[in-house]
Amino acid sequence: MTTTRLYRPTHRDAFELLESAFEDERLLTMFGLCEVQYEGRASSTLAPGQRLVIYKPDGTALVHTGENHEPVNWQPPGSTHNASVRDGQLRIRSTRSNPTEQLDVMFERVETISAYAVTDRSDLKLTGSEEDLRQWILDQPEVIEEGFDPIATERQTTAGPIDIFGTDNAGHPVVIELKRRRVGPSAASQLQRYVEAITAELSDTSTRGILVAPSITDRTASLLNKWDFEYCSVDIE
Amino acid sequence: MTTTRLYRPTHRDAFELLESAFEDERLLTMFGLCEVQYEGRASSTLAPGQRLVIYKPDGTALVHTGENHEPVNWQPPGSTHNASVRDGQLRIRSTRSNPTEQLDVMFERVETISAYAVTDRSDLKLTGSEEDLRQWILDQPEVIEEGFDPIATERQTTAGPIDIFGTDNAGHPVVIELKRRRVGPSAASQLQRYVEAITAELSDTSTRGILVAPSITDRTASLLNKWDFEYCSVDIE
DNA sequence: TTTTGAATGTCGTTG
DNA sequence: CAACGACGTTCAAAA
Repeated sequence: MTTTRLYRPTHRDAFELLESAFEDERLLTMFGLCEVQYEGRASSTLAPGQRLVIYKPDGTALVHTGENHEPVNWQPPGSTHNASVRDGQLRIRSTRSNPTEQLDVMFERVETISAYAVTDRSDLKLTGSEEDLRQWILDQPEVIEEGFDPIATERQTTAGPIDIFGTDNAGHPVVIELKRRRVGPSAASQLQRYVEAITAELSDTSTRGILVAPSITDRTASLLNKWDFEYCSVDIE
Repeated sequence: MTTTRLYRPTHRDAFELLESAFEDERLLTMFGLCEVQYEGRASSTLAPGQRLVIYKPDGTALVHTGENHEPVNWQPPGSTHNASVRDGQLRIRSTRSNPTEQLDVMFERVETISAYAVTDRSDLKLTGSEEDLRQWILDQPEVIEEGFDPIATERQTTAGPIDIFGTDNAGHPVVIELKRRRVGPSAASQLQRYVEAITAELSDTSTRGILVAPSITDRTASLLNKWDFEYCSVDIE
């Protein structure tokens, strides 16, 4: 019995299915009229409405409305779910610790509830990440500039790891901060922290900082200019 | 007819329901054996497996496995969905522009498909955000320090808006950067950009920078120290 | 439409 | 476990 579905079940019947599905680590979906309360890093209440609620075998809880990518409420993986029937309501409480958080979904009416056995160990193959951009540059460092010589990736400094560290034609140290998309001021600041750290470490004030991204905002360009950093437009097409 | 559900439908029957549900702007959930391809800002492929797929009236598409908060694949709101049957597969293609992106979900077998009419206009009441923390400080500015006088929130500078701008006992300008949780180096850099901008604008080198957060990392403390900024521990309990 | 920064961010990697 | 930064980040507000 891989799939179990109930249509407009009594709270008692829904409760039974919830209990067994939590036990068997099945994926649960519910749709119905519910209100939601959350207490943890923040607090929230959501008045009664029709929503899709999902409970995953790993402890994740998701409350989705008819809009947006993000769930309106949720509980992260590692939470434990517990169902109960009281005051004519079906309550599912998801709790976790560190930080202590609690999500309560109170169903007034359950339209449907379904439990599925999930067997899926295939993982996503994704290309186009910053990691791919880095490899692409390492394969052809001349896209940065003629004579650029990559020495290390993830080069550690007191400020954190430098995406690509190398030297230029003149042998001066070069710090490269990579971004896969158009960037704002924070990327320039990040580069600034790394350049400052490596300048101090090497006692070499000739250290150059280069921000590599498909494009940058005006304010970011101003920051780079102020700090005498450079921008190199690179887009992995 | 608010809810429609099919169990192990033929691709043709699933297709019919998809078409009508997209038309009526109903919320769709599907569970079954599918593979997924995405092309857009990045590219990805996901080998066949059992997944929960959701299509929302606003154009959102979500592909969930049995693990994690985040969908393994998705399409943002504003996308348009289109179903077709070909080569013994049921394909649902979600497309959008700016940026151009495409998500294909190919079902080999559909275990269940359900369509729901969602009517939910109640919105989330959330407390504990940075906005709340700011109001809490404005109500009792002495938690920053005796004599602190808030002048403006979201005070504009060439570097962006300052969370709280004010003056201290001595009449010196004070720039406050607020964070609702433990912060890392980026928050210190953010404060640095604002202080630099306001110092230049006012030609007042006595400008103070204060990072307000429940706690900070060691590296962040070092950065604050280097720039002669201060840290004020504030936790809205 | 673009920019900017918050987020109950989540997630992976590393020390 | 904390820390740090990427993310197809998403999202909302403001310019």
